[in-house]
Amino acid sequence: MNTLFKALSHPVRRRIIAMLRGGPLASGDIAAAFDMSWPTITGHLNALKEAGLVSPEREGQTIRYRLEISAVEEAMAFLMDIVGTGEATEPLPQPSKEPHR
Amino acid sequence: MNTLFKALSHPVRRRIIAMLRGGPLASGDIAAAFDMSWPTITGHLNALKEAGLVSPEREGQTIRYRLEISAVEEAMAFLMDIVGTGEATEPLPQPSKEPHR
DNA sequence: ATTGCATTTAGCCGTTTTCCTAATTAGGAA
DNA sequence: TTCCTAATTAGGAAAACGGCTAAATGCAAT
Repeated sequence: MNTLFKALSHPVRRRIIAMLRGGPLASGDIAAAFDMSWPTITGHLNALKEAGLVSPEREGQTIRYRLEISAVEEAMAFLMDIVGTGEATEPLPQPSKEPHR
Repeated sequence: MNTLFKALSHPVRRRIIAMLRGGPLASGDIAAAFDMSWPTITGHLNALKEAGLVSPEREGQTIRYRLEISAVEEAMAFLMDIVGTGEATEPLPQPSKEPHR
């Protein structure tokens, strides 16, 4: 949870996540979309991987990164829990976790 | 958006948010719930205020902080957009890319 | 005005983040 | 093997973060 929200707290990493919604992308393709050095992007990809938000897949000489929706859902569950009890003055109800497909 | 996710990225700040679900609390009551100095908690409250997640209300000599649900919803909207379970609030790249294998 | 309480601000310090360039690993082709 | 491309790792500088103590501020009552 800690690394998850930390990973989401950087604009470049959020933009990478948005890029990956359409499917896995190679590290180089991601780096090319930004005005920063490739090693810097590698660092951001490592942060996302650490958070479980992406997973790398080697494919010959390229490495493609895939978005892991379940990690996004995990962050969303935390926020939904807060919103769901936002007006209540009682102890929070149990987080009714949505079973993901 | 930037400060929002950054505010959510610290465990103490998330715990403060959780505390405020039951209603506004005084700065001192919040500080008393943690094993850290009061000024440190003030710093976290400032980060949350900067992110729009809480708003302070002076009441005599005490200052109570209220959770701002709308900011939580804003963060949730971003995540929902990614998982595809919600309507997009901004034009984001469509998942039209064919995965190559 | 002075005291007392609640809270924030100021200043300091060690750690972490975020970027860079240079060097290195890994795989495929000649 | 050697060469080229893809990507990461290593090392370092500047800035931001997170904690502390001490000092200042705001408000209410004496």
